[in-house]
Amino acid sequence: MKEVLPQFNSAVSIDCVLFGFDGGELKILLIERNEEPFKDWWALPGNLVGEDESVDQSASRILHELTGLSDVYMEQYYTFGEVNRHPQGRVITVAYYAMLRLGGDKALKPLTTYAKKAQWINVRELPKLGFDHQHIFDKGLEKIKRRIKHLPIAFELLPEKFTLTQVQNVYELILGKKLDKRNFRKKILSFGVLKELDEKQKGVSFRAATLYKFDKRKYAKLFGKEISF
Amino acid sequence: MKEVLPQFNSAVSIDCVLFGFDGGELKILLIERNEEPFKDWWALPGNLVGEDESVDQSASRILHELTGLSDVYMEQYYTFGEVNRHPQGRVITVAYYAMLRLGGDKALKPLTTYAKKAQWINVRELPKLGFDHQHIFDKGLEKIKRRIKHLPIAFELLPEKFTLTQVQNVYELILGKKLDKRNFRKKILSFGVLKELDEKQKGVSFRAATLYKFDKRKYAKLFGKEISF
DNA sequence: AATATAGTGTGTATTTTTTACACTAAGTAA
DNA sequence: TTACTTAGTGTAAAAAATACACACTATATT
Repeated sequence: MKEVLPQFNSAVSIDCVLFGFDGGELKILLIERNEEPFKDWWALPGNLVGEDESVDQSASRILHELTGLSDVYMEQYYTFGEVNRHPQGRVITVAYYAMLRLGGDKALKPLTTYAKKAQWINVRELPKLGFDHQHIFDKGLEKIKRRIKHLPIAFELLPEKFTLTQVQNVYELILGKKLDKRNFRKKILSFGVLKELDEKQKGVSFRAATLYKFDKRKYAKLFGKEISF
Repeated sequence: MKEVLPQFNSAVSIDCVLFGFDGGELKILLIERNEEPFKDWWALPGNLVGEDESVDQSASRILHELTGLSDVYMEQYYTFGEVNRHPQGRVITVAYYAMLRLGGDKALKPLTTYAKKAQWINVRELPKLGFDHQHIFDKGLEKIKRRIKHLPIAFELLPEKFTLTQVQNVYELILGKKLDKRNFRKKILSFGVLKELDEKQKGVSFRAATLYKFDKRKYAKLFGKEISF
């Protein structure tokens, strides 16, 4: 192999923008680095791609190591390959985003050694990030702004049962603008992929909203047909 | 550098889907390989990323080596990182597409040594391709189907002066379906980025169509606003 | 000179989608 | 009981998308 592929080899890494929705805020998971370069800086979770794993597998592994979660929908969105983007050598990085259900049970388990800690941070209040991670994040946010108009990724951020107001909230946070309540409901229900439950929100000190769930079956039937917000 | 980035390194390559429009057909540039693996097979043009070039630069270089063209709009669209996609070792490849003006003056100059020849081939009649290049092509075509609805990439395929019928032709070939002539013209003119010339098509044995050109200035003013077909 | 041919160029009516907009209902807390 | 807070609903107007057919014009042919 080395004889036939003699040229320069590069390290290849994965960086992940992990989105979560919590208490009305859109957040991403950041780690505080424990190693040089950018020791003590905040950065996107990431790692080098291993010899025996595909880049997709590598992304899943990183997510799993960090959160204990598997089977999360991740999408690759861009590869950053500037020569000097890593101060210690040539590292080309493939960026993924994922949408995670936060809340309660799924505690984070930052097992990686390069991280002192991992923390969910509001995307509107991000600290200064190491490497070119601000840029990688910006592109990731742009990507999901487009994606959310065609794919039901918003529901991945929400608990299994959710209210329409919560859905609208997610859309507003990602798109960065207010939407009209009546028009939003009309539209999102018109796709026929939400199932109204006989259940109401609990523990609120005002009128409880009806809960809905995402109907994967109905969505599967739509497949190919594009949803459009 | 090697001490701090000790892990497995991979070869990183670029593969390009170069689209061209010619005689009413949508084509891509393929090369016939001169080297193992897949010697004598058709494949997408591509090469390894060099130590001192970014992935974008590498893509431009490959395009330049193959066609002699510079300053062509290229967009990265996906990175293919399966472990065994290259029979001789681990090669992660970053795919780009480009839209090229064919016709006349710009002869191809296949300078690369790995190619016996390079040829424009109708996308509906592609030969069997080496590696996972069929898959890479499929994704590329999908990408431009989406892109053509929002970005004026269709004009990149056409000569400087073109008729509306030619534009419609490009759209129909890329989208893979017939469009209504009157509605198409209404819509494409409504963006205000085409400039009608005082000139007609020549050398046709029927009524000559009016020529138009793409108005970059007007398009620049639209920037941010999304065009939508 | 007349005619056949082949693509150009144009308008309107209908349907669908998008937008704008404000009040009543229901539940909780004081 | 009242005040508060969010849930939930409809309609009219505007804009965009669709469906659809024929006369025009330049050339080539006889």
